[in-house]
Amino acid sequence: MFKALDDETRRLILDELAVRNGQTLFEICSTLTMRHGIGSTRQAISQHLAVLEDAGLVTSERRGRTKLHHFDPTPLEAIARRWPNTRKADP
Amino acid sequence: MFKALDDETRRLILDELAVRNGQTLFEICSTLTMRHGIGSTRQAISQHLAVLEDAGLVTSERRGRTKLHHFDPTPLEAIARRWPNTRKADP
DNA sequence: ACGATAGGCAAGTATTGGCTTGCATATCAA
DNA sequence: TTGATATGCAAGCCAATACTTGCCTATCGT
Repeated sequence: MFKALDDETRRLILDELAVRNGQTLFEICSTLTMRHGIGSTRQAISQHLAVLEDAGLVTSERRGRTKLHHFDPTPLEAIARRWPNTRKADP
Repeated sequence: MFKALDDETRRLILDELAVRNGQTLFEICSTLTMRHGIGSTRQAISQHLAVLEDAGLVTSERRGRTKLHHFDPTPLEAIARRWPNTRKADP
């Protein structure tokens, strides 16, 4: 999962899905090109989505010939759970 | 910062510093070897610590010929801030 | 001063990962 | 069915990076 987050393009994909869930691959490509200057090809984005799906950060459902992608922030909770704030504890 | 988290050894270093702050480089090397099976050299761990420091996740202070390392979870808050839980929002 | 301890710097290697290219599959509309 | 749309698969290329090796600097104890 940490690997999935270690890429600005993938983080932007999560941003866009957080704004509008259920986007298709082509929609994501368009949005990334429009709102950010991402000029990646469809295949590149597809591979990014595969990484995000493997990490459990994105779920997908086929709808005919399209595939709708949804952002699932659940795995992010593991981060806060692993390193709870200990700032007040030590000098 | 996400790059810094994308490495199990570095994550283990944060774990150990969260347990006991202010460890030196050699202490961290020992702990990683003892508690986890990490057989990395001192230089490898040193480079990991440099990455963690660049990410702001670790601070350090020189104490004579030793260098004490402290875990700072503050940058992690950016994750929760960037993707607040939207699960309840959409189908 | 001298040896020992704690750490830093830098170059080389080898693996990983992001991206492209080319072709294949599946669904819809006419 | 046929063409167009939407996506999947796989091999190859290139840059980033984790790790090692070897040497150097600084601090402490005696």
